[in-house]
Amino acid sequence: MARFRETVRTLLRERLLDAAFERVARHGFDKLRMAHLAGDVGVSRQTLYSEFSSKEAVGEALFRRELERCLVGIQQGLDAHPDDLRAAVEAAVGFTLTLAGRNPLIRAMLTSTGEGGLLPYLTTRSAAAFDLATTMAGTYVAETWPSIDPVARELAVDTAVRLTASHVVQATASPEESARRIADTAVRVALSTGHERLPAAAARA
Amino acid sequence: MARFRETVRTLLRERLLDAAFERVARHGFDKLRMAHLAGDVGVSRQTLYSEFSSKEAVGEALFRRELERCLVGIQQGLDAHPDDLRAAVEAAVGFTLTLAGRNPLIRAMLTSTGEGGLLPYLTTRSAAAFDLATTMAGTYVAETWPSIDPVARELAVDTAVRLTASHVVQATASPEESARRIADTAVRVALSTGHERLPAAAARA
DNA sequence: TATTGACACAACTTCTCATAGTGTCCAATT
DNA sequence: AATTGGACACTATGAGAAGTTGTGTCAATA
Repeated sequence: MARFRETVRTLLRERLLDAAFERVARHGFDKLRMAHLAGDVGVSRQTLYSEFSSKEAVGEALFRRELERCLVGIQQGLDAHPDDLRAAVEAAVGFTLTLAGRNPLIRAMLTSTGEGGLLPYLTTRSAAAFDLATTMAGTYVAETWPSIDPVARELAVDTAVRLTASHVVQATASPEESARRIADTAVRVALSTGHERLPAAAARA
Repeated sequence: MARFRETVRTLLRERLLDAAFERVARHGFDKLRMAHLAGDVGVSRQTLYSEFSSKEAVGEALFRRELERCLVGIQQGLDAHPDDLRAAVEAAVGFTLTLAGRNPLIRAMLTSTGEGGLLPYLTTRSAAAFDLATTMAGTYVAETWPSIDPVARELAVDTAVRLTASHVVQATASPEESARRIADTAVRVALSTGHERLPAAAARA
């Protein structure tokens, strides 16, 4: 029965983070009140403080959880098409873009703009998140499609991640269409040798 | 002699914009004072107002001029290597990244963050600038390397522009190294057919 | 025709004060 | 043993008033 307490604790954590997510998504991190958060879950303010040592700790945990969810979603998108690189990338990117369209936290992660003081320490973290996503995707692709040239693969992953972030900031089409284009681009990079023959240039005017 | 007045006018404009650039680059647009600006050039505040109808007009002209300069630099970068697509892209991107590293206006254009209220109406404009750069580069490449497949070309230009902006925001290497990578990526996309053979996937774990 | 000085008005500081929120401790409770 | 509610010091945060500074326009001037 030693596990029981632990289970209750993590359950409480989740419930608290759920409530925090709602409030932060709706009104922003700076409008979040510890008293309200405790009230949402039906627990005293001090119980909340025994779980999260400070408001900043709540923000940190929230950020971390959301990032993990995002990565899981990407992972699933890739997993859904183990035999089709293009479809896999398209699914992963599409998931991310759709998520970013609604989820203000993910949006903030990718854009790294403090956006109304959502999370002050976010700018630093977003670079790490960026890195993590790139590394994860890179590892996955390396394992699933080992025949792809390492240089091209690394370049393709970096390209896909950066283009995705770019489309979050400046969307020129729907998430689906953007995902299609990004997947197309990534595949072209991944399957290139880097030694393609350059066509002759046109005569100068 | 009808041209004389006009010449003086445009000269005054340039001098005013030079002074404005200095001040904006140093202290930001919101710290810019019309009185100081007039004083820098040694002209009365009203003469300044007869040239630029408002402070916003100064910002607009400043933005426009800087954008034109940037596009000219890119153009020259491309022109410098009429027979080598990779080198051309590398030069143009390298120029942009280096410029963005120092020039706060260009930086603001690409990142589209209001950054300390530099230019309030910039967010809207940056999308236009983005478009303009893409269109310009696209037209140039289409004329200089007509043998490149239109679909691949369009995708490559879009990729190069977006990646450049991405590297302005999140640089992972020096401008030169970033330019090299972006050029490599763009060339791979440009010279791909989109029908490359997919390698077999690895067996699932 | 450009400059100067004066002007109304708007925007931005700088206070002040009042309120509300954070983080901590402890006695009471279950 | 953990949770609670109350009480606490301290700090943000916001509203509001007063004073300052800057914008944009006008008429008088040289």
